[in-house]
Amino acid sequence: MLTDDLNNMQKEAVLNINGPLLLLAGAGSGKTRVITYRIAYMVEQGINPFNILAITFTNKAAKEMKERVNKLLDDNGVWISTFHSMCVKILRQYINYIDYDNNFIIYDTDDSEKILKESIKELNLSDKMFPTKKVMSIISEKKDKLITPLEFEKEAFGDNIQSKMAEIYKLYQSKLKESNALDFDDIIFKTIELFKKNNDILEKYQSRFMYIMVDEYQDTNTSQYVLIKLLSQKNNNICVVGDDDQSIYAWRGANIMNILNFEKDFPGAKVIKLEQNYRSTQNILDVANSVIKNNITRKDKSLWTSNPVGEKIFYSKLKNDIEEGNFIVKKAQELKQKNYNYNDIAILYRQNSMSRILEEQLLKSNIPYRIVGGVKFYDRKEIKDVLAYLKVIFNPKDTISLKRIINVPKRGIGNTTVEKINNFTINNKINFFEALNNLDMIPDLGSKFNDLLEFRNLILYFRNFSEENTISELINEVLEKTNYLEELKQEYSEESFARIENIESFIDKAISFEELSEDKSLRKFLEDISLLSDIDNLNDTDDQITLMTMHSSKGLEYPIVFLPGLEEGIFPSYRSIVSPSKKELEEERRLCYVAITRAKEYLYITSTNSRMHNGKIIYNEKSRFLDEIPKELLFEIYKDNKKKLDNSGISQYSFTKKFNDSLDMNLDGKNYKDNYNLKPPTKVDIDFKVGDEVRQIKYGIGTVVQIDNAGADYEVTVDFKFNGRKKLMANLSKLKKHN
DNA sequence: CTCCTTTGTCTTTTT
DNA sequence: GACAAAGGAG
Repeated sequence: MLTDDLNNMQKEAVLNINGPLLLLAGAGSGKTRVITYRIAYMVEQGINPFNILAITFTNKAAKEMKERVNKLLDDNGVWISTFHSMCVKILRQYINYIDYDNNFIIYDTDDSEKILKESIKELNLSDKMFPTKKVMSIISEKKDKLITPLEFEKEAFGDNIQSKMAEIYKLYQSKLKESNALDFDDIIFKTIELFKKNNDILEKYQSRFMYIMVDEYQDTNTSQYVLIKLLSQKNNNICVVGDDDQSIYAWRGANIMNILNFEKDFPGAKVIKLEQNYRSTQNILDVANSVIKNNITRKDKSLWTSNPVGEKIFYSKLKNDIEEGNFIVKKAQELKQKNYNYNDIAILYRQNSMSRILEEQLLKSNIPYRIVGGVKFYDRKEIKDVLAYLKVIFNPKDTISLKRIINVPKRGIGNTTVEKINNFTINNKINFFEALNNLDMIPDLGSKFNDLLEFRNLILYFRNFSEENTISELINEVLEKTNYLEELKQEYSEESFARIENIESFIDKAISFEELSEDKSLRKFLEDISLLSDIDNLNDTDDQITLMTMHSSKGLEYPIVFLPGLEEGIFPSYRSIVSPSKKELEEERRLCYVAITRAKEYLYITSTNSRMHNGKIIYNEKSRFLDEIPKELLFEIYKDNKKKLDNSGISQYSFTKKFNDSLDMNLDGKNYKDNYNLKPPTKVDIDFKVGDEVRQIKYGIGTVVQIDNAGADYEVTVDFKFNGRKKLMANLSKLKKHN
């Protein structure tokens, strides 16, 4: 029997397939299992898999769910995808019904911000009064609420600033359309518009999707809610799965009311709570519960487990962020000795910038690690450049990408020339590429005429080339004909080598796309990339420690979890503390709950006395979340295992804080010892001498001229091949011997 | 037009 | 501290 390995509540959730159902699934309560079993049960009941839709939030989650469903049902046609890829699929087929071109491209945040900036400039508005990011979030908010530029205009009537805002929105939207592009919000917005204006298309999908399931419902925004409501109207078999305690994307428009009001929105809804946790030890769960119960806005529930009590939660207060990194490294090594793999370990931090120091410590100790997020692969300059070429080749209307590459690599077409063409396009209401096709009509181009003509012909050549060749061949051709790769090679710096490597792995990705994808078109390739997130690429085959933000960790689990930086101002963040509304702090607390519940067996929490933050040293008190954890669940670890700081409020720590930090400058380490048993900074090792060749990340390769003592470090004078003579600190600037 | 210096910004980011 | 954008000199 299919339901044999389910508990009673899970069973009920699986068997209730008709009518609206709200499944409140706590962390680690086996919700993915319930969803997949539920799908299998439907099919068992004779429902055609073709009539089932399951929506997830990440491609990774979709992929995993597909795999698990495939294990239960072979050869099924269940539609499992993210909101965005589902909508893109629909729009590719029907967007011409609302007067768009079916070959649209998708603009990422970066592209969108650029055309927004242009719009603000074009309307002669000051970017002080209308900062791009701020305006962007307002437009995004409007789109989420399904408000068109015209509606916004009406709504804003009489209010000067709002009217201007509406004007910007209008221009931004028309620029998107001219570029034949959709931004992320449009993907949902336009699908709804399509459905509302074309009832027959809506009905087609309503009839197809007789059974709908939505995962991570607490993170849906208003437009996604409307979409779901539209699609489920006819058959009313809608099941949403979520956990209000894990709602951590309100700042991005996620509407927690979607889940809190589900029973009102879908009358007759049944509610099932999954409260048994199969993931974590009792202690970890107790800690999570003790924190989250301080939130006021939440549905009442309490997770329990029949798992063993487990170890206490380890807590350690360290002197600074470097010591914190050291501590984690040491514990990780200990755990590795105890037959754990590095794979079992995750370090979850509040903000990406915290990864740097951790990385340095791991690197120093030769512990393998991988970082999720941070500077994303597809956000790297060189990748964006190559991608911009591909985008223009596919869609010459893509003016943003066109402007990006028109002078990359440098071909003497600077801002002045671009502005001239720009004015021409505005005056003649044509797009940028059309202007390039009519160069002889543009005044004052002078000697740039030929450069522009050459550039246009290059793009046309690539367009032809792309019709006969594969994507990887096209990329190679672009790199070759533009001299892009050659220039990087000439630069001969560590940085340029890294860029070349990235480009090579981009080509690898293109090749594997050619091998794996059914649809091998450039269009599909570009689409896949724009809908991809970092977490989707997370592979866990190598034995490495995983580093990521707490946000990215949602939905994942690790036997061992480290949570560094549990400090006021870091976590909870400074902004959430000073915010007059309690909402932000509650979201931070939910984030804390998410982070804690990632751990299965061991949880290590650390805070520090001081850390480097935005370029200066800051001093933080330990996080209020730590105070919310009952003392008996915590096991405090001290550096020397002898001196115990007393646990009552004022620690010896804050007392000696000022004194010790003033010693930071003192290279004589003895003074630390009493309280922290820290080692004095040891003299750094250098493996080169005068006359050797060395490498430096920014300046490249050079010859050592002179080495001077400078405290724990050395001041090294280097003659760089391409950058002349520089004086550098060996350790600080990461000088390395070049072989 | 390009290169170099100064100035400003810096939560989180499933798509 | 790291990076991008803006401003200024050649």
